[in-house]
Amino acid sequence: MKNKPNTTTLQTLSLKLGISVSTVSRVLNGKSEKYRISKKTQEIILNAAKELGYTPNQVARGLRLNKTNTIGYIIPDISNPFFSSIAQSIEKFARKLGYLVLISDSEESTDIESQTIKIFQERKVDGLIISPVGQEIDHINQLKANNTPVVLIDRFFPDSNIPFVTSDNYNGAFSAVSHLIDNGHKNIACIQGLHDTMPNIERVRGYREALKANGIEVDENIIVGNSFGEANGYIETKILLKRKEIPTALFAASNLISLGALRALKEEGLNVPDDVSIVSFDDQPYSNFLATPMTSVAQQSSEIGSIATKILIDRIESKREFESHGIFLPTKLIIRKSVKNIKS
Amino acid sequence: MKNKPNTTTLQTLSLKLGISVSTVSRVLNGKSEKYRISKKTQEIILNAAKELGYTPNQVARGLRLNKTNTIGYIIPDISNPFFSSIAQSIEKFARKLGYLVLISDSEESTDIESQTIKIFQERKVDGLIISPVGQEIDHINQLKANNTPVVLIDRFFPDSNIPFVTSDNYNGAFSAVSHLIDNGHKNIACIQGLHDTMPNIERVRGYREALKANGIEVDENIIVGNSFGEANGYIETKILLKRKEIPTALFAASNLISLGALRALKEEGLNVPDDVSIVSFDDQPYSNFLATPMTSVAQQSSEIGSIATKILIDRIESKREFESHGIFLPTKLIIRKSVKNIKS
DNA sequence: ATGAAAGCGCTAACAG
DNA sequence: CTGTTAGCGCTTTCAT
Repeated sequence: MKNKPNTTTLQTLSLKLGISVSTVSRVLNGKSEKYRISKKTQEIILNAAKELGYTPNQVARGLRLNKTNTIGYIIPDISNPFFSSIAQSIEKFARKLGYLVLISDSEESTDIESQTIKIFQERKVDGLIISPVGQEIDHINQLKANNTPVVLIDRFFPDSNIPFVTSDNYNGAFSAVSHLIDNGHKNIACIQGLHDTMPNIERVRGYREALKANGIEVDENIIVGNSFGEANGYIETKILLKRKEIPTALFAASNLISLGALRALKEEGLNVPDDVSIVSFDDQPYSNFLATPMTSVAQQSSEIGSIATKILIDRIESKREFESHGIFLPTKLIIRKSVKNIKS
Repeated sequence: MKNKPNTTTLQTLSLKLGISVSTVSRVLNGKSEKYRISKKTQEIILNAAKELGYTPNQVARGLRLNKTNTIGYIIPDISNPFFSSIAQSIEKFARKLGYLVLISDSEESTDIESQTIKIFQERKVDGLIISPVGQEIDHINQLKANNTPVVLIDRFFPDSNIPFVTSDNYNGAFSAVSHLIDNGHKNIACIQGLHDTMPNIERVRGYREALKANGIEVDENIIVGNSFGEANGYIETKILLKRKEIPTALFAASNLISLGALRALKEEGLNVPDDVSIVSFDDQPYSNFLATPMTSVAQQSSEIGSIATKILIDRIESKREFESHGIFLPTKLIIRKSVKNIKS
């Protein structure tokens, strides 16, 4: 037999105390001042509420106020530490501001992403943070039409006016590749992430520009890959190593890519940095403890998360429209041991 | 000027079509059969719904049905890859079964955990998965009273009857330490996690029993530490290395602890495994690419997440009570290069 | 085969 | 200072 769960409502209190529901509501919502409820009544209500273990029903409240104090976060891969630390900061920050976060992993699928947006709307989330798969935008634009505030993280759409928070991927890549060049490298391969996503486009652009700035010709044959995942890093490295002239250095567009590259290198019995140098995007707690501590481009993931949350909630509460199009956070090149100086 | 968001409700449709709200509701919920709604009416309603972009308001539905199709997951540290991969599998599995998940990071604080439980109850979640901080249970038991289904993950309470899913920590530790002993180690330090949490208790017990089983005396002075975090691993290793007789091997109770240990070892100029051997709990994607590939105890994190979710949702839908107290999933020792054979 | 009406728990406009 | 009332959008019993 199921025992009835605690189901003390405003009614229960009202009936029990012979005080109207509205008064009870007002007191329990801290509006005693505003309505000048007598101290006595306040006390009675507060006591009874505590005694009966009154728990406000936020679902009812949400329906009435058309405000759920919930935001949704759609994330392409929770288990990727870059994203999980963003998720952490979003949740923490949102909670501080009185919001809960519904999370959903899109598994890098636009379909799931689109589906989830719909579901989140049915749930009446007050706003949405999305780290989009990144190649389609229609389903996201449709939120605009629906007047649901959205903020994008990491991947964004330069031609739309949806606000976003991301890293300065261009300069991050530029400094990484420059570092390689400064150490005498010329034959530098680029293992890129998902094509047509802004972070990837910007990272590759940074790569190209760094080469050009140093008078090195860009060789399209060694700009390879099409995913931020580990497998991509592995496969492309395997193939790169079969070239007549093996690149002396690798620029990896993500932490997972460099892990895959490491796996391939190891299999082929090649050493970092003696045989091949690497610089990778995304710094991780383990980066310093790898076989060769990895020189990497650190992103400010926590800050990205909290800034996005702040912008979103400001819009929800219409404290202000976020006027600028997007925010780029600086990255930082952390130099370790994975780059060998091969200047003759 | 805010444009009115899409606010097509059942009423809207009812009014527009001159069909009662109830009929519209029935059709839109796939109950046409049951109520024998005419094909014609069905079509009219379905078309209008599509045309006007009707979106069911799940908040209203939740209020009416007293069922939100939402579960909560309270997690001590989203950014810890062990937990983030659990979170991923929970969310994925829940979504498949038609549930959304509210996530909240307790930051290893019982206060926040307790607070969050309350908040989740106000939000009328249908059930709760908790990876508890682990040293207090009262606030969790109180859910029982409230008849909210709960499943615990990782840390659990042996004296309560709250169901849980966790790893076979005892055997995991036992096999890890046995491996060390098989390689000639006798002076094996144990850097443990948070005291009084079951995973820690079981891991330390496995450590002790492995020693005993091999006739090695347990030295309480080298069972140290009190947190699963990186700092704990670092600090305790630093101290251990100041002993007259430095342990020849370390058993680290978590991935973060071993990362901290690695940092200390590196600072002291010690090599793994030549100077000190290590076995660590928790296998990670990077474990194989560390300076010395880490021999580690792998947990089935995805399975833990999905099993817990299954149990929870079964209880929510009262398909069956989960009779047994808890589930222990086997671990697997992955042997790499961090243990040196020092048999003379 | 369809409709009317009640009610989930809450807030707020209005009334006094 | 407090109460009455309406209604958020939905489902479901009861009628017909």
